[in-house]
Amino acid sequence: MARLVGRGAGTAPRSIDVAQLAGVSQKTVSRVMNGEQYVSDDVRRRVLEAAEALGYRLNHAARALASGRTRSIGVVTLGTALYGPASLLMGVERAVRDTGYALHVVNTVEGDAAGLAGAVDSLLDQGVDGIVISEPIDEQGGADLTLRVDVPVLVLSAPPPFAARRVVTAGLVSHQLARAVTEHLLDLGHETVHHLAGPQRWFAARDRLEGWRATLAAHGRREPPVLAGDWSAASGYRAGRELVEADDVTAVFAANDDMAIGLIRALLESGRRVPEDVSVVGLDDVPVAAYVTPPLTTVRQPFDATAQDGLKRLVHAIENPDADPVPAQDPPVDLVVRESTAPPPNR
Amino acid sequence: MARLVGRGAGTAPRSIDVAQLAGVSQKTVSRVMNGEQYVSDDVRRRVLEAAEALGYRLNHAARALASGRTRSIGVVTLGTALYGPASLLMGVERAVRDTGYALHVVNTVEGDAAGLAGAVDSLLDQGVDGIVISEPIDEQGGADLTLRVDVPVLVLSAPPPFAARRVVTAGLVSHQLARAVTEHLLDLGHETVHHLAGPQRWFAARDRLEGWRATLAAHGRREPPVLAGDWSAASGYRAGRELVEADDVTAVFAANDDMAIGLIRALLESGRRVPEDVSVVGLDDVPVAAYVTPPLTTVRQPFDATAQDGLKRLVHAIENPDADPVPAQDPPVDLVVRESTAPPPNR
DNA sequence: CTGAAAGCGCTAACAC
DNA sequence: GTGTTAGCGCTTTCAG
Repeated sequence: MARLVGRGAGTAPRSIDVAQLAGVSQKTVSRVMNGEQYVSDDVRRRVLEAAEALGYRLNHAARALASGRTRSIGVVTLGTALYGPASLLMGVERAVRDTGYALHVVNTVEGDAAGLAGAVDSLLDQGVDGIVISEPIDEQGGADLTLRVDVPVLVLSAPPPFAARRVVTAGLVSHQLARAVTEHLLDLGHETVHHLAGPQRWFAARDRLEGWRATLAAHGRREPPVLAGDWSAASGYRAGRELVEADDVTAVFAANDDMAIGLIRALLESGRRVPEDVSVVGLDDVPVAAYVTPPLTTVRQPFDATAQDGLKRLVHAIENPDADPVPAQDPPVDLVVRESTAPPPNR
Repeated sequence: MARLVGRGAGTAPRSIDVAQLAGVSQKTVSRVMNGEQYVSDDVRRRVLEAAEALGYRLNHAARALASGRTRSIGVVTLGTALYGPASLLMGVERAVRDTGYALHVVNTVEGDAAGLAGAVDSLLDQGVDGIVISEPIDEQGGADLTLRVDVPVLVLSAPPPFAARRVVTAGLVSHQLARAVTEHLLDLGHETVHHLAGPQRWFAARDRLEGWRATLAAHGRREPPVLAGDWSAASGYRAGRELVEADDVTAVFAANDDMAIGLIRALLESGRRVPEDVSVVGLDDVPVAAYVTPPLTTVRQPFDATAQDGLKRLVHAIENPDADPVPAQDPPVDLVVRESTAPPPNR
């Protein structure tokens, strides 16, 4: 009639087994496991010992079912090993670990229109308590995501792609990074600065373009034609081949380091010296940037700071549904001057 | 007394709501949702329509609780944006998506001894159905993981760090990559090949070292002293400074591209020409490898193929507990010859 | 092919 | 401080 004490060997121990061994009620075990107060030290100790002895581990599915919360956060991220997105994802993972939440990751594919919607949907399906969107591209068709996203959302390095009830953002700083680069080159004495832009479907690429443009305008400089790249060193190389046709180029701001590296390669191949003839700046500060020839001047992206700040605020929103959103804290810009920039050549 | 038909607006619809609307039993809804057979087409259609109308989504927590399976796979990965680990993680994510499982990611920190054990434990805690270990380092203290890992495990690019019941591996090919590189250099006519090794706590680093060593031995060549690096371009640069002291170096195999790039930088700075005086080969084929100066000869790592093959076999092990393990399929070695290698200089 | 009943292991609300 | 009683929304028997 009554359940026998020992269960099958293949079965995991449950809180009620712990309770039995510790001589308390099952609810008390639950209290101890959740670190609630109002449990005497003695009871707490006994429960912990019993749990240890049995090798008990809490069943998250049961908890989620009973409580309606999964204590997990979902991330939507672009499936690419590009330095920026990959670094940001690492930052998110590091930051999530500190929060005590588990992490669900869903990748999107570049060029897949319904990607973001589908990814968010699958996370909602999994019952995550919050969502991080690290999706640097805006495809069509995100608009109908308005519905049903009733968990807090953190959008990284992009404006919110849809209307949800509780959205926070972090990492909208590309504009400033671009300004720092452009001003560095103008300060060196260059009359103007060319720009090798990233693919314009990426927010970061548009932001950098606008930051560059605004800075030139603010200094009353003419704006040369924009070069178009796709983040790859190969596209930087192609842009460099174009650029050597023009005789008036003395400074180029490439929207990321890889393109800068490809660009420099093309310049060197065609006999231009860097930085004596042309200064080149990248953006990211990838690990090899200091060791290419010439060592690359660039701006560091604050991935970890962005992820940490964003996650702190996301968790706050999850755990305090009615509290005011915490304002973002933009990290300082970190320009790294190396040997790919110099004053313009004398005419 | 009886539960009212409409529930609160904030409450998600349940399968029983769908059943009611479709005029069938709740169990039938469950059958349809799981794609089971023995459901008439008419009933199936009606259920699907009702689900659609209600915006029904299956509750994974409830399913997991009732079935004992979560349909999720956990990944333990080293928290780094290094090209290798990051690319492999992307490959895993892509591959998992095709399987219909959700992905839990847990990062470990380099230097954290209990890292792997803790990470596996937290995944087991979450009730994952299978585990992927993409942990390129072996720290101490992994040995006591033997216990309780009763789900299938896929170990990537490393030998299994512990004894579990059902373990499969994939991506143990560093040895071959190293051989291909070393033979390429010997074929060019170099008398021997120096090696700039990665940190020896990494399996991949040890494998490459051994592959290089075995190849030299097989060709009866003397083995020069090993240079030690840490994967970074900075360490490659330092190794390069050392290397220029020795006069007999004509060929170097760096265990990854970043170190090769740093090494080349040091050689160029001290007046050596690459490849005329010294040939350098990397390993990875990072995206910029073709655009550094000189363009880098390297070996591509088959991350996607490894991840896909591994995951297919992991899922097989999950879903067929008693089946024989499927053998691994090693992808072909892909040597990319560019301009950083040439025959040795005449003496 | 379909349905009824009985839990899965936990938390929530309330008693004591 | 602690225990009792109900479910959470599914899947799993087992009947038809």
